[in-house]
Amino acid sequence: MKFTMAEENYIKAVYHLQHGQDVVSTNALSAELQTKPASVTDMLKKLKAKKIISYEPYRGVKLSAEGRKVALGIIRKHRLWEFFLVDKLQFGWDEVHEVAEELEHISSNKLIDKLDEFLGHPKFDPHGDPIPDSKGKIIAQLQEQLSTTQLHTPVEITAVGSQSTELLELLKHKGLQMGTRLEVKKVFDFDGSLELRIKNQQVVTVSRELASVLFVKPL
Amino acid sequence: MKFTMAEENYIKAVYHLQHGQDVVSTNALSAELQTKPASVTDMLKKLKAKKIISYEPYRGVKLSAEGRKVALGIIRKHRLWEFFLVDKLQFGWDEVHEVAEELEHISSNKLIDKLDEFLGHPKFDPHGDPIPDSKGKIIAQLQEQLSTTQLHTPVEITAVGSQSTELLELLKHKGLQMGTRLEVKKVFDFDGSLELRIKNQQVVTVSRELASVLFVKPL
DNA sequence: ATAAAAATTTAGGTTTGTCTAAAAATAAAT
DNA sequence: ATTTATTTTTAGACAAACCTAAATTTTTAT
Repeated sequence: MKFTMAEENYIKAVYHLQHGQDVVSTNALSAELQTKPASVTDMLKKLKAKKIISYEPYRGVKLSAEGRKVALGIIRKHRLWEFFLVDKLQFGWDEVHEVAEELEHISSNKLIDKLDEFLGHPKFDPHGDPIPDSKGKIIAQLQEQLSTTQLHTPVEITAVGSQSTELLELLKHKGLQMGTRLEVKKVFDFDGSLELRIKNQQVVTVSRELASVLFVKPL
Repeated sequence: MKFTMAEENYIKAVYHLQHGQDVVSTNALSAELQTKPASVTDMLKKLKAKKIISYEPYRGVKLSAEGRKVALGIIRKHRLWEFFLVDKLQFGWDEVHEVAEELEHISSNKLIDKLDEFLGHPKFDPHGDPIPDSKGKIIAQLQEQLSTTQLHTPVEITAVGSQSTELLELLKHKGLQMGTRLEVKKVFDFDGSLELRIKNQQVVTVSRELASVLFVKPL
């Protein structure tokens, strides 16, 4: 089935707001999408007719299984494009969101699969959010970004946010890899860079960008 | 000034149809855009109000200086994206047009300038059409139509006159593409068809219609 | 030069996605 | 348990971009 840009934005918003919550309210959607509640009601009727959501008047809304699939497809596109913008076009990770909001509506599936391959099948976007695969499978975020871990707490690297050669080169140079044990010694507020102590030995400094694509679990 | 997708498509269509012609007719736009003439008239009024075109009822339409600048901006985006798709994502040159039709409407100028740089400031798209620079400057096409080249003179295909899937399918079938070297062996007066020898090997026959949309440069 | 044909515009509708204002349903508070 | 407040829906409008049918203008052909 095909969807308009407006429909896609509603579907995505329901997905995001549903996180944790059981159902999503009209007002929440209205706030998220910057439209009036009355407009939301109209669209919910349309999406219900398309079986993308389950919705009863006054009772809130949920995505159907189909709706979840659609949402994950849009999120996949959004995050792959964000990765592209940061990794290939040298955008700052704080300036990619708006552009990706537009790019996520480009319809070609072939495009997105080829982009995915070109980028090296990245698993996480520049903000550390997991990128759904082409079947809509998404890694549950029980991992913690290195950039948000407590100081002086031993952790182990469990995932890296992409397979790009540039990232791998940098990791190799810093002596970091899957399973490396380390702890954060200090965070510099100026640029978000971190000082790490690896296995109680070497001390290395990593940038905010690098820290955000390193996922760790406590030991 | 900002433009809707529909407006951008009209502006681009006027630009393309104006090639050679002095003014563009409502019917020509209607055919190009697959809309009814009445719809074209509506949009022309809107674009006139925005000073993008000059237009008098029944007298046809021209782009204003401003309109030309907008058109070249859209064409720049279109062709850069086509280049990206072929050069980076390994699309076939015959399958990029539709996707680029969508991508050309992404609004960020920063995006397009960074993309341009990432691609190495390409001067021609995969079909051989010149890519306008960020100031709207475009290399003039001093190419010759295949149908008017001298017999037995080696030439190279540098551009094709349209991106229709029908044309691209035919070219693929005949073994012709960008950069193919060939020479015209014979012209048949009866139907204007040409016999070509490709790279001193295969001999293929092409119709007058096909020969008129293939552009070549002497070797 | 006038009639026929073709091109273009006008007039009046439709759909999509939005809005405002008013009504109805639900939730909260006394 | 009512009243009050909040949330949500309904009703009626509007702009964008399209449509059909009819009217008008321009072009072509007799």
